[in-house]
Amino acid sequence: MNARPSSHILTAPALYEQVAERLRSRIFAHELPPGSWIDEQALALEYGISRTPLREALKVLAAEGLVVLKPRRGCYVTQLSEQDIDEVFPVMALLEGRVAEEAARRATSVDFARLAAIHEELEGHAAGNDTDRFFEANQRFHAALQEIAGNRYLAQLIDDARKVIKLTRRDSLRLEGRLKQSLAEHREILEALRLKDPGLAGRRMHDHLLSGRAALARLVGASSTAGDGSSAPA
Amino acid sequence: MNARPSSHILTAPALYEQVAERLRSRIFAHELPPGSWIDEQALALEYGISRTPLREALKVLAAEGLVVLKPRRGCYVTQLSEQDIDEVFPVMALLEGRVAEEAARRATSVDFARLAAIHEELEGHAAGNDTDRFFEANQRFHAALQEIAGNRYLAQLIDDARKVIKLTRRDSLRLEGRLKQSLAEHREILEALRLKDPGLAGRRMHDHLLSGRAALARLVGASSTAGDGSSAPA
DNA sequence: AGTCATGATACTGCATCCATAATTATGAAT
DNA sequence: ATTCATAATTATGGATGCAGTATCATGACT
Repeated sequence: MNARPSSHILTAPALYEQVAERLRSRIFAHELPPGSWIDEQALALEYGISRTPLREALKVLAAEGLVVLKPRRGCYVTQLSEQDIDEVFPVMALLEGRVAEEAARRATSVDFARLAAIHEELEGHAAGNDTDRFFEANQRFHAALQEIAGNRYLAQLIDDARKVIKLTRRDSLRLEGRLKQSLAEHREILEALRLKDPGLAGRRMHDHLLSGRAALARLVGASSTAGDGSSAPA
Repeated sequence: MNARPSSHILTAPALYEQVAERLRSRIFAHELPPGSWIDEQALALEYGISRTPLREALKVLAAEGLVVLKPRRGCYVTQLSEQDIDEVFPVMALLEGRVAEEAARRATSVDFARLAAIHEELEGHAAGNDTDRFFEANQRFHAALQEIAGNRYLAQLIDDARKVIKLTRRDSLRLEGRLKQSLAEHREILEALRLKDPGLAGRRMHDHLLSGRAALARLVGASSTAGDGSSAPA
């Protein structure tokens, strides 16, 4: 069930995988903004490859929900509607909540020390208002939790959902005051883990995610609606 | 976010999609058993197409977790370990439970009538010991519930998980007595929906799925271990 | 006899080429 | 001037061809 080809040994990733990864980065960076058409031959020329592996990469991205393939028309970066986001986040909260719950059950003292260490980083980055590093440490915290929970399938679904969420323009952490609130929520989650209270940890993580969605809603509501420059497909 | 190219209009599905669908059928029918290598050019020859769309289809199936791509080696049908199954089912139960919960909140009387009608079919097929039709109606029941719940992303995750589960040799309904038990559980779920009790519906659906997993475990435990004829990859 | 090295074979991975369909531009008619 | 029809263009979808690598078989050496 390991989708990743490089399961255990170092084997040069296939070209289409490399291309897919580069495209993901450009999509997440909004260098390829939602709704923008993807010009196969232009990209193939830019990467110095043929269209074949590029097309294979696009199939993969389509399966991940990052792009939409229109037969005989082409391919554009997925545009998330508000409804889409309202559908993804509750599921994300459900899954992450379950991870926290399971992690609270299984975490050893070593695990907890590791989580506490990452949380310390979070405290530092939050104090320094370093959003980027906070974001990075935040991802490591969640990844560590997933590992402790020990369910690879669950972890994979969360990673997939996170990719979809990353399609949105900016994460909610940019919102004034959100960093501090996020940190406070993390602190409570850690506390629940320390208490080895699965139910509490699960609920707090669940609420943490929904809190992030609410912050994002404020962010979107504040700025204008979608409307990036690119030609939006039907 | 509609991964399906044919979003709303009738547009001939791309060849790679048709191929992917045919391969899925063959995989689910265990005509291509787990662990068996997939010979690209042999299949391309059989389908009367070139290897290009076939390879694209395999990329899609790999993203779905149905096959594993080994760079420079080839591609084989995913083999689920017992651990894999033990990871997927709890997640499936979580997701389906959520669907039932949400459906209990939103179901109108029309919706309920529809569910009750499908359940009547289930009763009939169970009485007639018609496992295949029971299975089919069962899927429609769950699909209807997903529609009522109204979260497409959640529904998609469940569909994906179901695909993975279908990799296993036989579904648990084949087990003696399981049909009747499954029906009884369905009856209780329907009852919870009728009572419009989201929590109860969610819990009962959740337990229903785990009960299915337990039945499957008995099935696997009874027969021998994996060991299908094909050459098993490392 | 067993093991390792070497060569043959077969299949994957990528590039190139061609056909087809969609889009756009152009021109004519109202 | 606007709109519709037609033709040219462009890009996608699929097929074919070729290079590189992994596997398997054969043979030599210990």
